[in-house]
Amino acid sequence: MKKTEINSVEIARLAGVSRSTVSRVINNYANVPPETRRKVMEVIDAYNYVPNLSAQVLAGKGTRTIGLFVIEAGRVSGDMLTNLLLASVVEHASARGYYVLTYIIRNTSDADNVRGVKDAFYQRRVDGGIFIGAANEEPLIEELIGEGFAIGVVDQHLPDRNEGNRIVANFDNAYGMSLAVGYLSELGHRDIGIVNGDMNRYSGVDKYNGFLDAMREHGLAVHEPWVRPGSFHEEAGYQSARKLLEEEKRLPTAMIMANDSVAFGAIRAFQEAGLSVPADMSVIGFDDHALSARYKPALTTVAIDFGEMMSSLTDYVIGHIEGAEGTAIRYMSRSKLIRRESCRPIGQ
Amino acid sequence: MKKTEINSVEIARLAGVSRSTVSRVINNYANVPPETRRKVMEVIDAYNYVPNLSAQVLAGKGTRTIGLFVIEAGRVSGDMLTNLLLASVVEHASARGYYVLTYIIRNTSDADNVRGVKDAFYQRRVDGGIFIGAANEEPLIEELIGEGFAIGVVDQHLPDRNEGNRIVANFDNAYGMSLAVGYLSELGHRDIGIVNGDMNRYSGVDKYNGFLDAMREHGLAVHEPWVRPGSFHEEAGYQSARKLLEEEKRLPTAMIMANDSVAFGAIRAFQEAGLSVPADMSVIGFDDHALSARYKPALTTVAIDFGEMMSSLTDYVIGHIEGAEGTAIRYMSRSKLIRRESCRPIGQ
DNA sequence: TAACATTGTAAACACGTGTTTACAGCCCGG
DNA sequence: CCGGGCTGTAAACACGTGTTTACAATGTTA
Repeated sequence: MKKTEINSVEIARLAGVSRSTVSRVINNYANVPPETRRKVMEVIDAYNYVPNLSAQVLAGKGTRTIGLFVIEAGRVSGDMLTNLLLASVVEHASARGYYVLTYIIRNTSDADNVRGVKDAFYQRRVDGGIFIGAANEEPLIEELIGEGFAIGVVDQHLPDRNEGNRIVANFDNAYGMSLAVGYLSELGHRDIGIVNGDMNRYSGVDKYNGFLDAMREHGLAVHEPWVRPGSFHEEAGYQSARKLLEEEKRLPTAMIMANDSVAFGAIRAFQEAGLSVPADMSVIGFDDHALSARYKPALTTVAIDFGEMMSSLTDYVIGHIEGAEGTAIRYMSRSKLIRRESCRPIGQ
Repeated sequence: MKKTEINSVEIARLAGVSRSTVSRVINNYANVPPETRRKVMEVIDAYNYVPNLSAQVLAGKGTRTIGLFVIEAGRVSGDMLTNLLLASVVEHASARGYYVLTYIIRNTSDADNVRGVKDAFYQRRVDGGIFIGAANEEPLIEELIGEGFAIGVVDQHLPDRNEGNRIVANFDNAYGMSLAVGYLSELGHRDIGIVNGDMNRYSGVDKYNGFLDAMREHGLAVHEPWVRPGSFHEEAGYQSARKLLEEEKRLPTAMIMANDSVAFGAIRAFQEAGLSVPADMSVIGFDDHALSARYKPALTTVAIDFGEMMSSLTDYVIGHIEGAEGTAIRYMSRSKLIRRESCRPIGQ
């Protein structure tokens, strides 16, 4: 076992003071004379002394580390959006001098996985945490919030009980949905369908309600059979579109997809059935996936600044760790519509 | 400050044994009677006791954490390949029960960034580390290897001095290059150019040498003006292609690009100049970027299994941490050619 | 049966830092 | 001139675990 070369005892000896004086210098306490402070700092710099983290933590200080927990059913490497979120958090936390401990959770009912997350908190590896991909009311998260840890979650409801340490980041899906419906309405579409996302995710429910509201606002009728259940990935989009084609004789002229991956899958199903996008079917996605601009047809989508969202969330979590007491925060970022090739006006 | 609810003293009291017996049970030592062991385990399970990590580290045990350091000049979020590598390491380490501490380094000559990395090791946050994107002979890495830490690096030379704790992962770029040149040769191409990557990266040098060797093997002459300097990103590909078009009257019929991003940039430059790919110019990339299959034209590329590479590298680093002494390791993964649309036979 | 090896446990120490307590030296006002 | 507040330092303690040492109880051999 490698021993740390130098400790505060050595520094104190070399500077000719006591160890507690060294501690006070490092932690910027008041009652230490300028001349003494200067001398101690000199020795610290000369020997590249860094306080031992484990000892600091043991003595009651924080770790300056936040945990990033990615809950993924499938392989995380495949999901480019997850990677982007992950990188955004790491980048922003690094800039604020925080480390990020990343952990992948395959299954929130798997004992080992749950244990791994809890250990991160109870062994005092992390001061706070951010969860990506968690369902609403996930017991693990509720427990950690109950324990008082600073927890940031993406895409969840903000419950009535407003604990000060629950930080929620969402997008304004309702507004995005009204942009999408409004645009299709402008193009003359009246028969509009939707493939929903997971209904145990906040954004799934929010987009669904937003769709109903937006249709009402624009005076359009919702045709139940065109509202299809789904999930936030490509294969779900493919299957939902196929079932729609099988079951329904009359089709909508436009469909809004839970996100761009779903749109890719649905478009594939449409094309296999001999339908052209956008000539026979207009399609709008969500999220502005990295592939969307280069897709054929280039996908019209409701864009969202994920980087900004994760930066803000990271900021709030770190802020809470550093003592900013407060009420629960719900961060919302504004969506905007990116017009590309996948939508056509009705009647050419 | 939240106090840990329960410690080994409590466990010992509840089990009616001494604290050292608890320690021996946890660490699976021999000299503890089965009945005592059972009773202690029962209490540990009943109270969900987890040893405090900081105390363990302070007492000389490891952290079961590896550091992942990503050296990036630009924004890391934009680089999908980096995200994939990062996710692969996290995923594989998690599976082995290790945590991953991720840190972004913008600039290896920036004092704060260097300090951040050193702190991770000297403060005993991590047991070992993996570096992505580091140049050859990076002093920071050489220092850490000199200190005896288990260090994995991607895309670097394996120097003559074979420290046991230096673990290097590379791809067989020379073989990949011979696949690319061989394929173009089969298609009838004799005038083949290349846009190189960074020459301070192992893969840059290796691809360049591999190209020269492969051309010689296939009896093809290297035309110096068609060997262009470059770097591993899209903009460099665009600029290199533009300069080639400006400076050279006679053009090659096919070009090999340092990677797929470079290829995207170069193809854009060719198309802007009125050249069609592949009709006027065949192009081969490297890495099978996520976009390559959907690009127009779909890009022919030398594929590489990055996930497998990072898994192996992570394995070796963890193995070394857990005591597997040994010589330096150089891991090599086999490349394979993926034929798509961006290459055409000569004379139709 | 006595000397000795073996086994299992308890107590003490080490790890390095932050904080609390005790105390010495100083200045100032009564 | 003396007592009390103030300032700065030293020593002791707490944090929780792993390891070492000392020792008691038990089993074994001459």
